[in-house]
Amino acid sequence: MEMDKEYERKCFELAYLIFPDVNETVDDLEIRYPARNLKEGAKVVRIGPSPTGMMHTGTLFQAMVNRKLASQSEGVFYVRIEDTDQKREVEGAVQEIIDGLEHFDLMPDEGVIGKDKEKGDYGPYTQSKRAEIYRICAKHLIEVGRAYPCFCTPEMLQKTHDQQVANKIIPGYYGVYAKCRNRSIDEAIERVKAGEKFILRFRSNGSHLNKIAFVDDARGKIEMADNDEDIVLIKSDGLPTYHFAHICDDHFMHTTHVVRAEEWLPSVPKHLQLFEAMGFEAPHYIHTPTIMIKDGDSKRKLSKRKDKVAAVSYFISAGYPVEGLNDYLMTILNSDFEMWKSQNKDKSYKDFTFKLDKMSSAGSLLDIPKLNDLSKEAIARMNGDEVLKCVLDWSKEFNKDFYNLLNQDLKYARAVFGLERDNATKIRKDIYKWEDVEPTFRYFFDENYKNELETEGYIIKSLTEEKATLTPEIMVKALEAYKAAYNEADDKDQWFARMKEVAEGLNFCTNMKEYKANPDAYVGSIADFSSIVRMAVTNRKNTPDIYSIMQLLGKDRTIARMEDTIEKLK
RNA sequence: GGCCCCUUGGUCAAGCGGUUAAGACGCGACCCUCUCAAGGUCGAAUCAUGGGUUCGAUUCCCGUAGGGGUCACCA
Repeated sequence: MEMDKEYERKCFELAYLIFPDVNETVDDLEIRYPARNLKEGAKVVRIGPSPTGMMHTGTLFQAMVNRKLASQSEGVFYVRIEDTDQKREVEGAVQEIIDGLEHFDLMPDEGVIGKDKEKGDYGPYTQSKRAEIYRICAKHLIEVGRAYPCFCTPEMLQKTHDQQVANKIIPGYYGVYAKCRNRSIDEAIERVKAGEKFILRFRSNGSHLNKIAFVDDARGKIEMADNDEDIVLIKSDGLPTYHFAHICDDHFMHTTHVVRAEEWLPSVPKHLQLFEAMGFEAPHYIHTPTIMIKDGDSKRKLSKRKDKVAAVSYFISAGYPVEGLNDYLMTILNSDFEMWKSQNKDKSYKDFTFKLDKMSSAGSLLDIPKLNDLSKEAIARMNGDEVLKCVLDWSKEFNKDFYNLLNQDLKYARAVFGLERDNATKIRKDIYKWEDVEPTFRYFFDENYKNELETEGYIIKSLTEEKATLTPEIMVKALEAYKAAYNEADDKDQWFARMKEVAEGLNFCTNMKEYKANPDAYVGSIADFSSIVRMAVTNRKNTPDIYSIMQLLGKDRTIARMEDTIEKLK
């Protein structure tokens, strides 16, 4: 008993020796960060990205889960920047993350909301600015005998590790291999006093032989061997490791549900021990599946280096519509979302109730064709105004020339994007990302169109190869005859009747069934005739309805394009 | 290698002891049609494997295999 008292006193001495300038206590922190005043069942969640490079697609995925959980429960979603590895920090990374969240409409309620910008009462929300908090907690752990200074050098650690591996012993700093754990507290005090360098380690009380069980809210009960490693709490740079920061931050920020990637699953026993040692209640855990990519015939985790789709910036610069990408994230998060969506076509993913127990726990492949399809549908739901706005927003950043071109005549641009969209019975679904807009609508913009003709040539010349009867002479005749007959005032039916009339005069068959039955009797079909006109006016094989295009282009330009093509065919 | 997670068509997946094993993307065919996109109809394609339990296993249990993750003073 007397010894215990003495040991306790020495722990306090050691704690004071290591943190002489730490005056506050854990209790002080409890007062500074009181429980949140939220309604029953409200979830407090967070993402903790590290500013070590470009924003990862997985972060967006996590953000979606967080955003949904918080919004659905009237809780709080916040962003905490986990920058305790200062060596790997990359300039501008924080801003990119916030911009990415903002772009995809997944902004947090609290936390870091920009470079050096924070919001909320539980900050600071950047770990490097929370050093004092970790020191207070670390000091507490030394006082209660659950942390100790470790004087081992990286070289010594490496040597021990190698020996363990060579002898087929489970590697790690634990039990008898935890040299500094087994030093007397007197020795520790002496060496600290002597100014030796050290780091702080946790004194684990677990045994590898014991199984512990915990519940993952998405996966259910999970059993694992308990942790027996004396993990590092505070590194030599004075900052905490992820593990320790997680305990301190999520406690004082009152996180109720920790949503993180499944790669953290194996460290849950460590975290549970740490929470217990600190006397804190552990949060709920939800480990999300990893987004994978197909590589040959196996699949693997998205790689920052190899996969352009690993970066959120890819989806932004390609111009995937926000709603399309979010719908995609939602479908891989909750499999019943698609079914719900098909029954609630005009509702947003925001109206969908996300359920943790419906979340699949197997890593799913990033399926670009599926993303494309959902994006196509998302764009199809927009009207011309919305499309114009999105195209302007995108091109302003990624295609400045096109942006300027559009701005020369916004009314015209608006009409172009309204084509087969506004008041249409069948909405055109041929674009799924904004970067495709300029190439597919290029023929509406003279400057770009001329440039295309010069660099890529006249596609109509290839028509003869496809159908020998469609000689340049025939095409010239067709265009000349049609040019003469063209009347801009025609409505659509009149327009097509006139097309047929001209075509018939040149021995094109205007009845497709009849033509198919007897193709040799004609020069071509009305489809061929239409192709000639289409190619002359747009330099495209496939376009929306040519009548509408001609109307938008106007008579002068339509005729001029036909004349230009005639010249080139001669 | 230890430990953990995962396993239904090419992909995402429904299923939760008895089903003709949904649906979506993609693919193919046909229809519609001035082309394309869209739309419509149809089609090909799945329970990793071996043992149990059971009257009956895709479903429950055990093993095996495969895939993934993790074993840092990185997160």
